[in-house]
Amino acid sequence: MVTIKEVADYASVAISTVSKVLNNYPNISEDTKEKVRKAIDELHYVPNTIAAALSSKRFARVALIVNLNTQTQAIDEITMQYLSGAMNKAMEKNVEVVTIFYSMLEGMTEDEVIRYFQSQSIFGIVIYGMSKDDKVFHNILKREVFKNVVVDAPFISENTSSVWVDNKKAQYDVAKRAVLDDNCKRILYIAGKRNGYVTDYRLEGIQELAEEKELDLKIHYGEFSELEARNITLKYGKEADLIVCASDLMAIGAMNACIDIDIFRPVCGFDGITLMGYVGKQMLTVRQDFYAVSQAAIEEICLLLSGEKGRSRIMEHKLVKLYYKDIIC
Amino acid sequence: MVTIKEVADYASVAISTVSKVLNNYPNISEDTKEKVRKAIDELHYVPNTIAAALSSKRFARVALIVNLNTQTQAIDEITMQYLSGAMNKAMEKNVEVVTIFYSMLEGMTEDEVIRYFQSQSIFGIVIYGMSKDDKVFHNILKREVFKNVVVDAPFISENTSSVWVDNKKAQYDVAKRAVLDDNCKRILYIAGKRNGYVTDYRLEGIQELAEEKELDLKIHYGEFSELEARNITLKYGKEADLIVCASDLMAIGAMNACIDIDIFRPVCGFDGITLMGYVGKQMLTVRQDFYAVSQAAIEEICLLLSGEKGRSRIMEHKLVKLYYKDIIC
DNA sequence: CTGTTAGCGCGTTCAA
DNA sequence: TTGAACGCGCTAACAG
Repeated sequence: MVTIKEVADYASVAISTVSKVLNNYPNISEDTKEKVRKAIDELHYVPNTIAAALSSKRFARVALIVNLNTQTQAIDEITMQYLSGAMNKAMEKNVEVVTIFYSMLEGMTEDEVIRYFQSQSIFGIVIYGMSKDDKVFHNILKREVFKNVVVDAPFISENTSSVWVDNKKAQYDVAKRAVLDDNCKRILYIAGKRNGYVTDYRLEGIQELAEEKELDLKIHYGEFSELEARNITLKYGKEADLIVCASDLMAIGAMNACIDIDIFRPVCGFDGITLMGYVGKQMLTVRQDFYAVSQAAIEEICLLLSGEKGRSRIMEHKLVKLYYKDIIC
Repeated sequence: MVTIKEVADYASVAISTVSKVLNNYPNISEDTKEKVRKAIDELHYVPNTIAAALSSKRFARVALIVNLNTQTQAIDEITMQYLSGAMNKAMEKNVEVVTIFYSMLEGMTEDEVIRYFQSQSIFGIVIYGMSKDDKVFHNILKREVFKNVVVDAPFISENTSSVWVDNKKAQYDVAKRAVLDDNCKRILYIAGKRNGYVTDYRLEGIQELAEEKELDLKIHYGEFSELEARNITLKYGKEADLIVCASDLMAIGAMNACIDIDIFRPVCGFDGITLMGYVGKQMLTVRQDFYAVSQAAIEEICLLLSGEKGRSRIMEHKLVKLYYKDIIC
């Protein structure tokens, strides 16, 4: 491994001079710049980021804390969008990110997690899909040891900002369109997990709509499970004109239940995952741009890390109708 | 940030002493060990891995080079399994991994990629799903600058070892069972991408079977595309008794084509992705344990990095029948 | 504009 | 068994 010293010797300048051209300092003559560049080139010199980081003391890595769901890969698609959006932006911003699955932290106490992160020089964390009963990360946020960005969860403070899709409005919008399209009155709403923040927001959305349109609204928690949604639909589907689900996966479950008991009900989903295109039926849903959300999250964390104040933001959503033909063409 | 020096002062010992208890050196009295541990604890000292790495010069990171397919999330599931398997094992082995998408390297020359990796202190790389015409990584392998592990590609050398599923045998096995189950004679085989290594192996598998059982085998390249497979099936499906596809996604395309032209043909796939469970039909396929494959890949790279010789290995596969009910129950 | 010097936080000899 | 001292590769004052 060729070091900065060898480059300096080769170009017969001082080490610091090499460092300066490396880091684009002003006040270097074109002549010496050229000499140094030539030396770097000929020696195939590659700066050692480790040493640079240690020396400059401004070395911050950002942990991306994501979920891996082995049950269904519907979630994988979302996670991958999150990851690639974040990494893309991180490269642009020149910060280093490390991917961490919740499962890797399982069983660790709050202190252990903090130490683990610190030992890795992690100063910023982006938390995707935090649940209400995640004590560990709640406390980590509270202790303000890191700069934090939470995606789709309501935390804002000096060191924490939030990036989220307006789930309430999105749920309101998609359900409204479904209600109007088919002139429905009796709605079966299959909510998500009780411990999820987005669940509450989406619930608020549907409730606002119900009030506004004077709908007959029945609510059941489907826990984001396809099977659960299926069972709920089997039980209560008949008495509804429309089934609104808080996730696409549950919408699939609801649809299939309708088929099984031989009733037809419009169903609408939430997320806009590609899987929907494979079910072979048509469904109204909300598409979120997870990639863009994640990019925004990285921008936020960069702001925070650079000492500026975060400015939490709300991302766009849009309504889409998915069906088979949309996907394979 | 509390440093080793503060710990040393607090415990009134020398810095080197602290370092020694940290790294479990012998020849330290229990007394001082205890003193130091107490200091570490009370000061909440966290060793700085950056500095440790720089100092000890034995710092190796491993790059996981994966694909992100925005077209279909079928691939996402596989990639996530790869990633989590690798990270899990990496944590156990105490090596640091960084995730890199091919798309992040797009447009970079071979030298640029090498420099980029080197600047990141990446000394080992694990390549998932390399294609035959990926000049950049072919040359990187050839130049032996890193320690390498390739998954499902045929490269073995001093610094490179390979971890793979026996694709030939797997394709042979699954097709054989399908052929026997329905006593088929005329096979339509929809192969993968021409530039993929696994494509060739799978092709060999089906060809061996055809020879052995004296089957009438027609081969077409579906490029791992659902639409392509669909079109091939529309054209040639009628003259076959059985359709064997080199991926589950293509199998879905083939199935749907059969329905469209109102013929019934058994179809068999490859990979065993969860998506299959959502198609609502039954299909024979091959399940690979991507998680285990990736764990093995990390073990290999650790061997290589520690200077030992790699021992490339072949992973198990198994035949499965997927359908809707398997998934939601 | 360039070079000298002093660290960054830690591992590792080598004396004591 | 312990500690002083040096160096890892680099950045950043400061002096010249």
